[in-house]
Amino acid sequence: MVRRMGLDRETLLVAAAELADEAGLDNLTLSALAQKLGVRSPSLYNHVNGLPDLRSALAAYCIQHLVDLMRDAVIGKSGEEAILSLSTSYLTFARQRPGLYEAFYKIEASDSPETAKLGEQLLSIFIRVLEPYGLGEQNTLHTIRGLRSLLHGFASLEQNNGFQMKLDFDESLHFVMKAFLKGLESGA
Amino acid sequence: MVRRMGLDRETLLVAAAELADEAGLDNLTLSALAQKLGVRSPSLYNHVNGLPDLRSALAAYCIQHLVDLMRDAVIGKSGEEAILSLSTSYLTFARQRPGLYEAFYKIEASDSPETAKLGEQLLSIFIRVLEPYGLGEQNTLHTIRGLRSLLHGFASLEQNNGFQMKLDFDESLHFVMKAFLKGLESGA
DNA sequence: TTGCAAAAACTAACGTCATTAGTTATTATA
DNA sequence: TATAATAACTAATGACGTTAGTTTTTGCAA
Repeated sequence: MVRRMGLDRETLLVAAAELADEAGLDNLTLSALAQKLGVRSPSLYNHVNGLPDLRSALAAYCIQHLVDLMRDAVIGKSGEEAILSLSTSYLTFARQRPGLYEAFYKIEASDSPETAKLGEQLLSIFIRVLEPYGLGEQNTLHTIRGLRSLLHGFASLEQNNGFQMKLDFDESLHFVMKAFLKGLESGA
Repeated sequence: MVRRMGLDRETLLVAAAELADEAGLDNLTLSALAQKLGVRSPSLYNHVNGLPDLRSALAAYCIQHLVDLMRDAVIGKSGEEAILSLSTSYLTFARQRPGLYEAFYKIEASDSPETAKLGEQLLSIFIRVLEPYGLGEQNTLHTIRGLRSLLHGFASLEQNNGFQMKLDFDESLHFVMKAFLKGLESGA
């Protein structure tokens, strides 16, 4: 007697994200996922094309969350205030969903066009939030790389115990962001 | 007739680092390493305590390189010049030894005291190079977190194809570093 | 309502990997 | 030269991803 478990791609992804958050992306295995869902692991192949596909899907799932979150973070704000809000949102997300976030930044070059589209949406949020600084096209792009590096570096080091000193993370982030933004204002 | 392969921990690490650089840290397997060394994989256990130990040793090996490299980068320089030199060295290293660098930032909290000692050496380089800025203790530490985040974020995004636009990496790094340092100068 | 095709679960099997236990051959030392 | 330590080995186990082939359920059309 074999029961039908009504699985679909979405519930699979949600469960996978939970597992990744709990145990780290490296420990997200198809076995563990199948067990969590009350199913044998080959059954997962009905919804997902193996582990690489699952991780790629998780990355897209994560970007989707991030885009929504950051659009939300800058509503009704502009300039420095918007960027600071966006930054804390980013880091809060990375802390709350560490496994999901891990999937996000390990995107392969070969990833889906869907992911690319979401990436552009993310990019455009940065571009628009930087408009008040009047940096020009090139420097805006340099700046965006800087912001992304800063945010991702912070998240990554925080997750991997890279910061060993006892010093509040949020204070550090705030200090660093303020310095960077001040540097931008005082002209390149 | 079984030949004795004069292996030791050092040659093991060197070969492992090469493999990691070629194929990524995730694809550094004991099988592959054994094959590269002309040995069966259980033999590796005479020199290394399993895969976790190997990766941890690689991390230490990497920090060692980084400390040497960065000491070298700041010789005869100070202030902004020193920091910029240090930054480009850091990124050049991350590009040239991607697998090794990967091992470095995935250090576990449970890693060896040797690693911790090297980490402190790295920290002290940053502290001394920031002295001219007169930031005070707290802000110096915040700043170091910022620098490390920036550098690591840059390296990580570069490695993981996070930067998709066609724009020179080094120019971006230079622009961003200058902005951050200018922000520091103009007082927190 | 019945019959059939698609979908979603399953079992069985294979290859790869890390790891452990136990064995043999080589080296170094007493 | 004998013996102890060392470094290689073989054999075996268990976890995992993946494929192939099978069964069962479901939805839809006749």
